[in-house]
Amino acid sequence: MKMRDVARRAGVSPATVSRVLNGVPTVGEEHRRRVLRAIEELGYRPNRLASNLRRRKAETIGVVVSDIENPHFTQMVRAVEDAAYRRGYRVLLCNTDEEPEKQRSYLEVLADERVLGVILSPSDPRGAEISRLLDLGIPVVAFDRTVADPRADAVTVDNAGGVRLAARRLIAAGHEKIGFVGGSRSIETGAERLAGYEAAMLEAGLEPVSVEGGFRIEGGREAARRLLSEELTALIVGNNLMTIGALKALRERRVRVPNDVALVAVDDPFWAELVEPPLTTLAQPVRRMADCAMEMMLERISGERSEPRREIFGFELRVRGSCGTA
Amino acid sequence: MKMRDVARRAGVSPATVSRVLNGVPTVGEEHRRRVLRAIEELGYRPNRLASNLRRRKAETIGVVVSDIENPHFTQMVRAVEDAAYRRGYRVLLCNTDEEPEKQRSYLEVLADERVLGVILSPSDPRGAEISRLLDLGIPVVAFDRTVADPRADAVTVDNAGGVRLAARRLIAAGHEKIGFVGGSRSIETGAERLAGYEAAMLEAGLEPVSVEGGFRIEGGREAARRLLSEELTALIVGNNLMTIGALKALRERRVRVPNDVALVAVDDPFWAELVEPPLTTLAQPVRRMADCAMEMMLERISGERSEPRREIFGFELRVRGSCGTA
DNA sequence: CTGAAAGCGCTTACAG
DNA sequence: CTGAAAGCGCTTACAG
Repeated sequence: MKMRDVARRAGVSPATVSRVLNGVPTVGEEHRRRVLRAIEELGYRPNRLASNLRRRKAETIGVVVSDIENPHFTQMVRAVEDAAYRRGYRVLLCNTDEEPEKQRSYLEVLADERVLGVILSPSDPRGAEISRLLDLGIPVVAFDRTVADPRADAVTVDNAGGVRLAARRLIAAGHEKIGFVGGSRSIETGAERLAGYEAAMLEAGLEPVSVEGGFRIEGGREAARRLLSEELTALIVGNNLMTIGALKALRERRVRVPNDVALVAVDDPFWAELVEPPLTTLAQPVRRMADCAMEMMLERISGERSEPRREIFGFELRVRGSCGTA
Repeated sequence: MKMRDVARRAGVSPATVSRVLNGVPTVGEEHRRRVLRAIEELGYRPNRLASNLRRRKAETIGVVVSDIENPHFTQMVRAVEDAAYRRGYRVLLCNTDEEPEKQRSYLEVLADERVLGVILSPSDPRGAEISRLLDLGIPVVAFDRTVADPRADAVTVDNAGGVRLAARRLIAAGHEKIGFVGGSRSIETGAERLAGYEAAMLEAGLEPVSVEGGFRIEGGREAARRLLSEELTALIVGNNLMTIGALKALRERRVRVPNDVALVAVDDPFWAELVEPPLTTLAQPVRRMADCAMEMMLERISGERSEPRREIFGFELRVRGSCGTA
């Protein structure tokens, strides 16, 4: 069943049916009623594939993250889905596993699908496909990490400032040997968090000691192991996955937290309160950030803004047991 | 740029370009080469919206879960995305929050979008839209919970058997007062897990004591609180979210695990090993289940199977510290 | 306010 | 093996 069937039943043209369906205001009241009744009676649903082709776009939003199983991104995706649902948009989920090739491939897919916009936590911030999307008029909102193309919007956190804050707190509590389990230096958030740590150490006249953990569980474990041979009294871990690894390393060495080593973790996953002792964390306002990203995208879609917008959110230090100064 | 531009450049008809793109084998070698070169030179990408309309379907798979933030579903979605990506399909993410109305709405969207198939963890197993999808020839694979329409495939776990196993283990260890924090009785998995618990208790001549926690964190907390006034020596919790709640309840009452109360949890989220003591869990083989669901769907899409298929997986009891018999 | 007509960019049955 | 033509089911500029 298609529009012409509805039109026939309502005694109008398909064009009028289309207008009613799309809320075009110029339709006469009587016609509108007849059309709505015919739709009702026939149980008609418009064919989205046809309207997509005709309009040259799909009512869909692409979300590209490196790892949906990282609670940080799960939360973000959740918030985006929520906002999209409310507006009647669909969400296309794209997982890149931090592989530039997958990012490339997915961004091409999103361009091919003529999505309304893309929220992208880039694995490869200079991928040419980002510019291709923007060329096509598809708005891109960078999330967590910025992208090279200046036309993209961006929602980030003050990584350096946050970690600096955490380090200062430990320093103020008297710690001098503070280690840092960093992400990949080649990833923006990794570099910035490291920089924040180093800045705090240097300004206090202390020597920074950091090891790269690649933002993953196993990497965090190995990095923590290596740092533990340095006789540290405190440890800052650069994201929630590496924190899982670090906790494992601390346990296998029978290191007590916070007595032997005080701990502060970046990210505030739901399990931070479940472990013993509960973790002191640097929490990102993920929900607010995701809502902001969606808002930016909607501003672009509606055409009410054409200049790039960048928002930088602050971390919140949530002091719990693991840092020993609760 | 469209197909006719490629055709012109290659000196063939658009039909031939289409055939090359779709791997129709009857194209002459020379023509195929010319077409591929033209595509390359022009950087042509076919318009998916057009081919979707023409073929009356989108190369997309719908995944409908009640809560993407529940690690159980996150894992499932991840596995589905992975399999879909390998085959060049997209994934449309649908979150129902356990609301029948959202399920209804999303299933209509998926029908409108003419997806290739749907993997559905139903909030409302008898929703009429499930049958509508099947009427349209869109395969539906029920995940975790079955649906009313017998034409759907299903991948489930032996909920009753798993929980029974867990209960027996506690009974064998000498426990007599064992409580159960159940999900919603109205949800299939909730009812089955409860039944498994009750069966084990009754066959041992013990009295079952259960409270419903609605599968959510807060519900689990309150259910556990109520059960703790019953002088139990052991507790089984019906899913990972309620386990978070139960752990909180145990802590606020200063109950020691496993000395005061032994604990077994259904689901094996990644944080089960991080808490103190590590949790004894009933692990579902989520990844294998998701792969199986995808396989079922692909069998339907390719048309190699038309009879419904149901697979029931077994739980695995992972004994760690929390049950006191490690 | 409304309809007839063109067209979005592919795919495919048909004829050769 | 290949092309011309029809058609997927909408939307919208145009004319009235």
